[in-house]
Parts: sequence; structure tokens; C-alpha cells
Amino acid sequence: MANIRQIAKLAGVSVSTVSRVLNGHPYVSADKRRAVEDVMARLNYSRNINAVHLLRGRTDMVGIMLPSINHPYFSRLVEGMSDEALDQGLRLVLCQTGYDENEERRALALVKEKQIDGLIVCSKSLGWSEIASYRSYGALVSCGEDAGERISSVYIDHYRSFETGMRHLLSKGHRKIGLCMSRYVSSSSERRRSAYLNALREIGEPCREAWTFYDCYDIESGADVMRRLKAMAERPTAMIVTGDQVAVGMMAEAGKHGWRVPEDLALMGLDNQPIAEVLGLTTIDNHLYEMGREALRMLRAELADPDDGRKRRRLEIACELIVRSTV
Amino acid sequence: MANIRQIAKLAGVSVSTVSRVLNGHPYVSADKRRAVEDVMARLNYSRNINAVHLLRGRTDMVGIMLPSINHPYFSRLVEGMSDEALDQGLRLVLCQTGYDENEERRALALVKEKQIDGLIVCSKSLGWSEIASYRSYGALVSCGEDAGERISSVYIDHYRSFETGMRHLLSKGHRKIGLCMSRYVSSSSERRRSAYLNALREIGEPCREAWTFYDCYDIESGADVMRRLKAMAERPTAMIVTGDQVAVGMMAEAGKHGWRVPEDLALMGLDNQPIAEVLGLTTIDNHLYEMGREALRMLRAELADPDDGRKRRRLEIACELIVRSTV
DNA sequence: ATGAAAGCGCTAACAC
DNA sequence: GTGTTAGCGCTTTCAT
Repeated sequence: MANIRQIAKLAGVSVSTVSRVLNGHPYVSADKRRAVEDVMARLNYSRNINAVHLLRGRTDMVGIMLPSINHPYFSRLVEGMSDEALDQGLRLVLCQTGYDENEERRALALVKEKQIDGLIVCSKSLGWSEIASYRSYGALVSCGEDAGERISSVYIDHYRSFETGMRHLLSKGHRKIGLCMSRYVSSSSERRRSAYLNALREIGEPCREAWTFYDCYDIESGADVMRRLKAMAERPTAMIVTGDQVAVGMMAEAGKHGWRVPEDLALMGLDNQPIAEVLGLTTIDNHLYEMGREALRMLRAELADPDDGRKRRRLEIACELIVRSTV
Repeated sequence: MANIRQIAKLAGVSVSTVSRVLNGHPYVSADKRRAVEDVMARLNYSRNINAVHLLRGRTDMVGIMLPSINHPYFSRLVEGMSDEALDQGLRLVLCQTGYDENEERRALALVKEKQIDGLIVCSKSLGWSEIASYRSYGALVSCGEDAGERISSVYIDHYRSFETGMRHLLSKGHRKIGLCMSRYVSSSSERRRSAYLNALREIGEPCREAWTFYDCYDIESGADVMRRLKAMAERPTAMIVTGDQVAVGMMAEAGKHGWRVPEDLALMGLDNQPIAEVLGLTTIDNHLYEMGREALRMLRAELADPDDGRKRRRLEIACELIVRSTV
């Protein structure tokens, strides 16, 4: 593999001249430029970007921390980031963690070691303060939830989003409402739970343990929830569900048993995934694609003013109720 | 940011000793090791991995070329790669191309510039020969289709997969069968089309232009196909469909119009995505997760014997008919 | 307009 | 066991 010194020698110029040509600098005479370009073409030269990275102290790569890419929530988010990254000339490094703390630390280590210039945190098990301690090594952005005082965030107001969903359910006359969520312990889950509980409290309904389900991430778990619901003596008339796929799993299983939605059970989804539209699922749109784009834009801004680490950026992505036919 | 020289000075040793400690080499006295580790901890030192990359000539990162991550086919594939990458100590760099040739060239350039050690090609518009010309700069693996004589491949026999699907359709008495695919021009599409056409020929049925649809990638396009089907005077009794999401879109739209599946229209999907199971879609399992893992494993093998570039690796992933209730 | 030379931070061959 | 030193391939002053 040819290097810049060989190019210089063969072209009869110095390495600096080659470097100038490489980087499109002015003040290189046309004939020398030609000579250099000829040799480069002849040797099929390409510069070793790692030397540039070492010199510049950055790599123009950013990491994306998430539990798994194979989930519509995250892949939609990453699609947005990826499109924005293209515009910004950045590359994305996938850091699948499965919510494992050590895996998260390994992702953070990438910024400490300067393999990536920054990290977008889409999911985490570690506390924000441990994450924030890497702030001095590179840019950090939280995507999806407000990370508090120390980390810039593009986020959804999860309380408001569930409040909106609950209000719609109540407006349709539902009072016996069940809840279906992903992780039990997570700040977004807690905010959603509060919104749910507060709404119930307002109408004087108790919260029934049996109607709240956790660790539901995918279609299968939705189907499973439905089966458990079916086995109950007293059932809710509506469910508010984190993630459209889970709601879709419930719809599908309901259909198998001849239950009608919303007559026998109303369903409120979350995220407004494409499948929600096709199946007519009433849901809450979190504008994931735009949120992904904005997260990357924010990271870019953080990268741009490194010394100014005190000013924290925040951007709330508004959610939007999408009324269709399952409530 | 501290560097190895400062650590050495403060610990009262040479840089080589620090390097030895850093890399866990033997032959370092316990007390010096301690001294070095203390200083490292005190300065919160972390080595600059870019220097290592420059020195070693590799980065332990591999690129994944695909049109978009936000599609269940690709995200399932990448999930497998990502899990395997973790085991192998490699990182994944996302290269979303949207089938754009210049974007594909930019991805290939990453291997030429040594930013990544190799590239897994999950989709491409460029010809294989242009892609293969990058073989001398790094490892290349095709994932999903057989790339011919010059590039190692983990692949599906797309002909056989559709042949299997068609056989099943025929065995259920269908003769008027429509086709729904993604890109018109692509080697996998061509092989599937041959299988489809040959099966029709065998039973003496003509191929009807009106019953073949292209550029269907997602749920919405499935719904759209269904609407077009509905408007036809003469309709197929079954459709063989590339991608379960597309088939699901068709099912959903069929339901809206009161059509029953399979009585009014039988549906054969592809990929065996989770939603296929829940909706009872008959489909062909391509074992995408395993294919992703194997692709990464193969890339790893390519990386391991760089000088031995003539021997091409191949691994066919067998497909499997999953009979459920839509045919 | 061009070149010489000093690094970026690290590893490893070599000498002791 | 430990230190000295020569690079890895490039960019960028600073002279000229």
C-alpha cells in the first residue's frame, strides 16, 4: 500500500505538496498538482485515514447506544440519525448493549479512547451521573428521555404522552383501563406510570395489579398479554400499551378468539409505526425519525463548541395523538 | 488528555514499561506495574486507540452496507451480526446507502482508507466486479446472495426458496398465482422470478403482467397492492410475496374489505418475521439472524488469512417452509 | 509556491 | 526486567 512519501518521491515533489493536493489547498502549481495526481492514480493511492484521525484527535464517527437494533422503535430512530449523519459527514457505530451495564461501559470507553467523537444514548441501565462522567472525553446526547442537568437531550415528555393517551381513553368512556409497558425500572416507564396512575386517581378508579404488565417489547409478548387477559374473570375495557408492535400482537390474538377491537377491548398504542396505520390502531406519534435526526444534529452542535460544556441543550419533541379505530 | 509519555515520567519508568502494563505483558516487576497503574488511575488515563490503529494497520471495525436499517429484514440481519461482533471483539459501522451507487462507493472507500477492516454487503446496486476490486484493501463478504467467483458469500438460494413456496401453493390447488417483489433489477429478484415463471410453465399457466408487482418493501405497499388487486376483473387466487411485512399489509387491507385469507386470496410470505407467526402467515424462513452471524464469522475468517485471497468461502443458508394458515 | 522537519500517541525490536 | 529509539502515515508550522 503506497504512502504519501512514495507518491512524493515518484512525483518529484515533497510530501507537503502531496498533502496539499490531497486536501485541495491552493498555492500548488498546476503542473505539480498534475504530476501528483498522475502518480496517485497510477499507484491507486488512498490515504490512510487513521493517521489523520490520530493527528486531528477525532474520527468523525459517533456511537449509538441501544439495547437492540431489531426493534422498530430503535431502527426508526437510527434511520433518522443515519440520514442526518450522511448530511453531516459522520459515520455511525452501532453499540448494542441489551441493557447490560458492562456493555454500556464498553460503549462509553469508545469515546474515552477517542474511537468515536461522541455517543448518542438511546437506552441505558447505568445512572446518568456515571454516563455524564465521560462528558470531558467527548460529546454526549440523550435521545428519547430528558437526562437531567448534565447531559444534552432530545426527548419526549413521557408523562404528557401517556396523559394524552389516557385522556382520549377516558373521553370515550373507559374507566377500567389496563397498562402494558416495557421495563419496570426506567425513567420513561416511571413517568408513564405516573400519568396512568394520576388519570385513574382523578376518576376515582383503583389501580389493579393484575391489569399491569411489564417487559413487553414485541409482538409475541402482546399476544401473550392477551391470553392472560382472556383468562381473567374481571377484565379491563381498554389497554394503554407501550409500543405499537405489542398492541398489534394483542389485536392479532384478540382476533383469534373472536374478540372485537374496540368493542370488547379498546387499544391505545404508542409510536405510530407503519403497521399502526395499516391496522387502524389509535396511537401516539412520537416522531421518532425526526427525533433521531435532531439527536444527531444536537451531537454535532456539542462537537462544535467543546469548551462550552456548561450550556446544556434541550429539545422536546412534541407527541401527537393519532385517532384511528381501536379506541 | 494525558499521554503515555506523561504517565511514564510520573511513574518514573520508560514508555515501554507503560506500554507493557497497558497491554498486559509479562516481565514487568510488581512494583513498577503498581506505580504505573497508580498514575494511570490518578490521571484517569486512557490510551488513544487511533495511534494503535495507525500502527497495527487495522481498526477492528467492519462496515455493513445496506439500503436502510429500518426494515425488518435488515435489522434482523444486523442483530445477528452485532451479537457475533460482540463475541469477536469487532464493532459495526452502519453504511446506509438507499441503493445509491455513489453512497456504496463511499462505503467501499472506508475500507480503502483503512477506516474499517472489511465490509459486509447486504445490498448493492454496483456490479460485483467493481465491488470485488476493493478486495485487495480489506475483507469483503456478501450476505444474502451468492456473489459469484470473486467474493465470499453467505447466501440464500433464492430460486429454491421461491420454488418451495410455489410448490406449496400448487399443492393446495392454486394455479392463478400472482407475484409481489422488491426491486425489479437485482439478482435475487431474477432468481425468484425464474422460479415463479418455471413453476407456472410447468402447469401450463401464462404469466400475467397485471399480477406481478414490484418495488414493494413495506406494509403500506402491501396494502396498496391489495387495493389494485381488488380493482381487477380477473384476479389471482394466491400471491407469493417477497417480505412478510408486505404480505401483512395485504392481509390487513384484505380484512378491511371483508376478504378472507386464504379463501378469497391465499398468501405466501417470505422471511418468517415475528409478525408472521402471530398473524398465522404461511411463509419461508430464511434464518436471517443466523445468516447475519455467519456473515460476520466469515468476514472474521477472511480477515484471518489475508494473503490467501484466492480461496473463496461459501455458505448456503437453507430455507424452510413454515406452513401456517394463509395458504 | 515549495520543502524540511516536528510531531500526533503508541508499539516493538533491540540493546543492556 | 527495563529503557532507547525508530517508525506507523499524515498535517502543519516555519523557512525560503
